[in-house]
Amino acid sequence: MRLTTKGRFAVTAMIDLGLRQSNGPVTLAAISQRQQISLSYLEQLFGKLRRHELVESTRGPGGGYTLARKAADITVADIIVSVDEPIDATQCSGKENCLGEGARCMTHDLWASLNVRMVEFLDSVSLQKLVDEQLAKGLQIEDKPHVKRAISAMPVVKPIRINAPNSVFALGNAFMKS
Amino acid sequence: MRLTTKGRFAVTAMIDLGLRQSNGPVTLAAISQRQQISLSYLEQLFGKLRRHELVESTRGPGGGYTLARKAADITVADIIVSVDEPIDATQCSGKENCLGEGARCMTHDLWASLNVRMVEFLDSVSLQKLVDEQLAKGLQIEDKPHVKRAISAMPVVKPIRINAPNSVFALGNAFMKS
DNA sequence: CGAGTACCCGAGCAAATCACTAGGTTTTTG
DNA sequence: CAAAAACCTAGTGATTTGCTCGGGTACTCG
Repeated sequence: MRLTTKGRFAVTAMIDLGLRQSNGPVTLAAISQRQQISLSYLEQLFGKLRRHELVESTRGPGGGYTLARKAADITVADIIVSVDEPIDATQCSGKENCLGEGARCMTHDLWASLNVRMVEFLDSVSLQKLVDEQLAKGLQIEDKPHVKRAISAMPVVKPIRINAPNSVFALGNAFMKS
Repeated sequence: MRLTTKGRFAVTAMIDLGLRQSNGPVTLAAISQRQQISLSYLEQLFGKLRRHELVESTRGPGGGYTLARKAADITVADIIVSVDEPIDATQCSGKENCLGEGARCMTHDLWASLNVRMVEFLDSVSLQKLVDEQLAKGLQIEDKPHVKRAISAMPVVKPIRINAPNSVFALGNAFMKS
C-alpha cells in the first residue's frame, strides 16, 4: 500500500465523476479543467481504474466515463490500489526465511498486519461519503445542458448482465438516484 | 502523508530497538544485521528520527540508540512523518483559489480531512503495541551479556514535550492508552 | 595518550517513480 | 466525412529510493 499524490489525484477525479455523472458520461477534459490535472495523466489513471472495473467508458462524442458501481460500493482503498500498483517491497516478500536462522524476520507479518489495518480503514470510507461531504460543503454543480447522450433518456436499461460468474459488478446497472 | 517502504524500514527498525533497548543502547550495526537493512541507510533514517526527538544516541564504544520516550508514547505516525519529509503536494497547497473562479478546489479540504483521519489512525497505533505483538508471536531476544553501558539505570522519564510547530499532526501529544 | 567504537555528515549514484507531454489509433456521433 | 472523445505507447525531466563511499567527530577503555 502506497499513499502518494497519485492516489489523491485518482480520488479527486473519482469524486468529480461521482458528483456529475448523473448528467451522463463525464469527459476527462472536463475533469482536467475543473481539477487542474493534466489530461494525459488522467487518461493513464482512468485506464487503470477501468481495468480494475471501477469505471466504465463510452467512446465517441458525448461519451466519457461513468462509475461502474454505485458510489457507495466504491471505497478509497479500491481507488488507491487501482492506481498505485501492487508493490510488495521489503526484500522478504513472501519467503518465510528472510533471516536464515529459523526465526523469520518480523517485517513480514508485522507490516502485513499494520497494512491490513490501513486497508481496512481506507476501505471503510466510501466514495459516496466523500461525495456527500462535498455536497454538504455547498459545492454546486453547473448543469451542462449541452449533453449529447444524457443517461436520463437512456431507454433500455442495457441489460449488460455480465452474466458474471463472480458478479463483482453486477450491481452496476441499478439506477443511481445520485 | 506518504506511506512507502521507507516508512516501513523506519518502523521495523524502531520495533527492533524497542525490543532490545532494555539491555542498553542498540547499535545500528546490530539492527542492520537482524533486519537486513543497509547500515548507511539506517544512519540516515536514525539521523531524522533523532532530529525529531524520537530516539537518543550515545556515542563511543558501548553506545548506540535508545528510545527518547516510552514506547507507549511513540506512534507509527510519529515515525513515518519523521522519515518521510513533510510533503504537502497537490498544487493548491495552502492557497484558497486553486481554481480562480471563486470556488476553491475540493482537493484542498477534501484530502485534508481524509489525511487527518489517516494520521489519526496511524497515531492510534503505538510502538509499544507493535512490540507486544512481536513478543506475543514468540519472538525471543538473545541476551547479549557484553553490555558496556546498561541503561537500566535510567531514572527520569524525560518529559520531552514535542512542541510541534505547525501542529498539523499536533495530536501526537495526547497520551494513548494502549 | 591513542586505538577502537560508534555516531555523524555529505556527496554521489543507479534505479524507480512521478507528473506530464507528444503523437498517434480507434470508436462514435452529426 | 469531420469532430469528439476514449484509448494506447513512448518518452522526458525532475524527484525520490535505497544504497555506497569516504571521511569526520565524540566517546571509552587500556
